[in-house]
Amino acid sequence: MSTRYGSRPTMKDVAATAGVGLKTVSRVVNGEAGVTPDMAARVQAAIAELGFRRNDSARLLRKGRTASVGLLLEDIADPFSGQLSRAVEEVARMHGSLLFTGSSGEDARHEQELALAFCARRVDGLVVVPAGGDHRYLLPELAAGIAAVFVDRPAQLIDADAALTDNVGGAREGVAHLIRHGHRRIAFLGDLPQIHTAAERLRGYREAMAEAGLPVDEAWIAMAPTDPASVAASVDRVTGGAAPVTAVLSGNNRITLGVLRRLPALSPRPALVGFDDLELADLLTPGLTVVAQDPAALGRAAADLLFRRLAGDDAPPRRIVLPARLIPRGSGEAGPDGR
Amino acid sequence: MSTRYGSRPTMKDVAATAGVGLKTVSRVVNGEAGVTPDMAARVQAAIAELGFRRNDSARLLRKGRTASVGLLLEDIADPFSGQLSRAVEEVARMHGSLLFTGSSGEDARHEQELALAFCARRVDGLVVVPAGGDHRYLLPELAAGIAAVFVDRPAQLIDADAALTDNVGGAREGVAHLIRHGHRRIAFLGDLPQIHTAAERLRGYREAMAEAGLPVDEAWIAMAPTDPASVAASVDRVTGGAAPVTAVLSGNNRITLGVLRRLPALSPRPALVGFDDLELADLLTPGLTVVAQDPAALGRAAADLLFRRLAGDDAPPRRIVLPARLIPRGSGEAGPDGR
DNA sequence: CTGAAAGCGCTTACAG
DNA sequence: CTGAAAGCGCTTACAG
Repeated sequence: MSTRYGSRPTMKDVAATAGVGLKTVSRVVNGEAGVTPDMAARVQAAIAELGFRRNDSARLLRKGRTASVGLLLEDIADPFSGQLSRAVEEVARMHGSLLFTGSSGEDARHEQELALAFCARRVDGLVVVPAGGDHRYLLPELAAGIAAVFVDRPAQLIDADAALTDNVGGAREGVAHLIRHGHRRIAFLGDLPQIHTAAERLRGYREAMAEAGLPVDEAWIAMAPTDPASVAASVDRVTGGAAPVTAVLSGNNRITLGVLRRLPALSPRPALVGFDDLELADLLTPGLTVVAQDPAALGRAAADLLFRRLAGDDAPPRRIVLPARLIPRGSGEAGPDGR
Repeated sequence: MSTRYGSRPTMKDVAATAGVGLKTVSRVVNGEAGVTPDMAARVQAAIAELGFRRNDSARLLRKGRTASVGLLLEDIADPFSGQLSRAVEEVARMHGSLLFTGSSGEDARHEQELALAFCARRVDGLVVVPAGGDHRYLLPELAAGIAAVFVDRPAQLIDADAALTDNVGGAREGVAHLIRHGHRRIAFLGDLPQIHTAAERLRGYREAMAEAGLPVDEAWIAMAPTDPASVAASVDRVTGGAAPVTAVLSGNNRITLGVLRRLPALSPRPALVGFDDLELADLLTPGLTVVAQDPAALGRAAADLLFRRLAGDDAPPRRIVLPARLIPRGSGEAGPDGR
């Protein structure tokens, strides 16, 4: 039988069964022209009889490309990553590539291990949401021809393609929105400052305050881990003390969740604008006002650029910046008196 | 230089540079014993000079395994899939495997294309959230030694490993909960009936009603697509008409979203229990009562079983069933009078 | 139209 | 301890 457990028929087996040469089998399997109908039929019969399926790994080794792309995320379980992944996957599929995925867990060493493991498999390219602060480890791989596009955050210490959201502009718009609704004392709760997006959004916050001529009390700024307990502590700090804020810009979706869970304990309730949209944001009471990114558009832009590189585009590294969009839903339209 | 664009040094190059045999390079690269320190140093120097990185694709072709697993999801952008993926990824990492991922989009042909593409790459195993209704196409692959574990839904027409949630029990519990709170006319809004989980949850609904001696009006049951418009129409149908329901069990997270968006238009507002938990469920007003699955536990169970198979476990196909858990938060505790 | 030989980059099996 | 030869399953380049 052709079904010996753990072993598979090869083209050689098919050739022997059909009584033809190896190259003829290859021609039939790959649909190349120049095989007589009779020969082709004999090969097809042998393929069916043996249950042959071409080994694409062997094929691609010989061809010198792998028709695969490595996608390195912070955490595939995060909705942001999920939407981005799906978009990358669609583009990869259109180009006949499969996708390796992995989560760095915001750990630089882990990112490097995964990225180099993908490179060792000789992926054609990488799409990377970087966690680390030094990407020089990729230089030999890039020099050897592996394309890489960074997404959501730029690469550090190397010059590379990137698809980013306008984080500064988005944060500015969120803060300006709160100022327009009468707020003067506004907090920014961000992720750790070494995270590029967190630093950029803080910058947008400062710019918007400065533009409106408003002073910033450094006690209104908390750059901290995003676990619920840490966020709750930050919320308590900025809404307590001598100059309590009347409004909060939260720096990403996880921080927004922490703030939302802490809000019921507060009176008065500060106005809130969250960076990143959330699935149920419109169903909360009040609805959650957000500065929304478009993770799918980010993924598409990054993947499109990657495949353009793989097709031979060798222009200097490009930086694609997508806009963030303010979506008012209620929580960001309350005035400083709490209504 | 070693950085000619698009070409990489091989072990042969390293051997030539170091002035040693190919096998000695292989020994050093793989940390095998029996190389003199002097030889090892010369090889290391050549590796560093050339920027050599072993080609794992070539290595694995020779070794007869690929140290990779294919994960086939319905949609990686769905939070359920994301959590499941992360769990599978962690288990794969512990076993030194990389992960190919792909989304079938609930399309049987697409599922088959992706699964067979993974098999053509000779993945060691597959974890599959099946979309199709006939998995016999995988029989030759299974016979050839590719392991497969189905997750969330069982395989159809073949006998295979599976890790499932107790959908019947979960739905029964959700309906029994509503009955305990005084409801007699209860709707079930499910996904298309050919989807295994949808059919199972409907069965649980019927069992719970029968157990309580309550008649079921077939007009209370809607098995339909999960887009918002379709769900809104179903909601209107079961809450209107001659015998309007006072409570709803929604069959999955997407349907729950549709119901939640339609509820504000209804008076009185029916009680609601949703199958699948949602990120912000506790922050809604009222809180959303759910029958929660544990997608990470499903992924872990499936991946653990897969790697046990890859380690040689050839016991008959196993079916792992994980419990669903009722989490009361308010929406499912309102009585039939709407309070 | 057909196929034998060489090679993709490694590891295995085997001599020295 | 060291390495030349054969082979993993294909494709490429080249004769017939």
